[in-house]
Amino acid sequence: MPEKLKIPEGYRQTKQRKAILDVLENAEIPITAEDIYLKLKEKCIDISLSTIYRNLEMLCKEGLVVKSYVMNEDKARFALPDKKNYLICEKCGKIVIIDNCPFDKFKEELKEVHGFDITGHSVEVYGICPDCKD
Amino acid sequence: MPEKLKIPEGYRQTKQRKAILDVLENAEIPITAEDIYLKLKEKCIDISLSTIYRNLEMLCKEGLVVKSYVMNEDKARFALPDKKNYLICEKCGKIVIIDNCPFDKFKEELKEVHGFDITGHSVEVYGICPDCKD
DNA sequence: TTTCAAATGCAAATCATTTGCAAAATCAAC
DNA sequence: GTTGATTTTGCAAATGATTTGCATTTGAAA
Repeated sequence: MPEKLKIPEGYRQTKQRKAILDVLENAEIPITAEDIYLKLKEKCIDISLSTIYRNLEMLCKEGLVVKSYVMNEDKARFALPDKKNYLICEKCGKIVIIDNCPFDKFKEELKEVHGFDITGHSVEVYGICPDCKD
Repeated sequence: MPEKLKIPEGYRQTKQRKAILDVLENAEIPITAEDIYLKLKEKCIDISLSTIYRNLEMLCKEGLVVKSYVMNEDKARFALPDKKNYLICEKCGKIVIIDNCPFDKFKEELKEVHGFDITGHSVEVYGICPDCKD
């Protein structure tokens, strides 16, 4: 049950904004700004790339979206925070989300060792996926 | 005891290459291509940025170096693999390496759940460092 | 030392992302 | 609903990190 995301307090309710958030909600994995652009174009929603970037920046700042970079890719990907931990196949590039990231258990340990108050994390794991093993 | 890194088999022994590797070996944390450029300039070693990028690409491909991106920074950082897991302070940007990354323990679990042969991982943890808590 | 592929430096090209600015859209107040 | 102040958008131009073409230099094998 994906609880519909709300546009944060203080920002206007524009159709572009809602459309971007909608694409992110329906994305299985972290996607690029251009992915969003194309996905919206498919739905005949015309929007400029700069609007997408501006909204993504805002959403990241507000904590609704997480930005990440994938090995050997030179563009940023964006996802809702629950999809920030993932496996990537080194051969085909397939991305699989890690649910229940075991790393969560180590926040306390890190806090004790380094004195940081942990606010978030992201984990990227590389490997060879089942389909590419042959 | 930092075991001096060797330039991989099949590549020539150039002074630029050695200098880049040397800077990476002595870096405490992941650094940018420009950091390397400046660090070498200090030592009066003149080298072009494109040479640095070309060598970093090669070193990454050969697995001697790991590339990563830090939140809110638009340039890549490079480090030896033992410095790939780190804490970042959201306020001051300080980076602290995580030694003995607890994530290693979960490779087996991930393999079983997702069927991937895990070859590597990188962990980025955000938080507030002790100095910034006040 | 000769030889030739690999590596470098420079300048120009790329390409994702950002920015300036005028026009359009949102929303609270009338 | 209309108005007006403000935010947001779209477009085109700017930015800045990274890449690339090419002529020159260098490493190392013979």
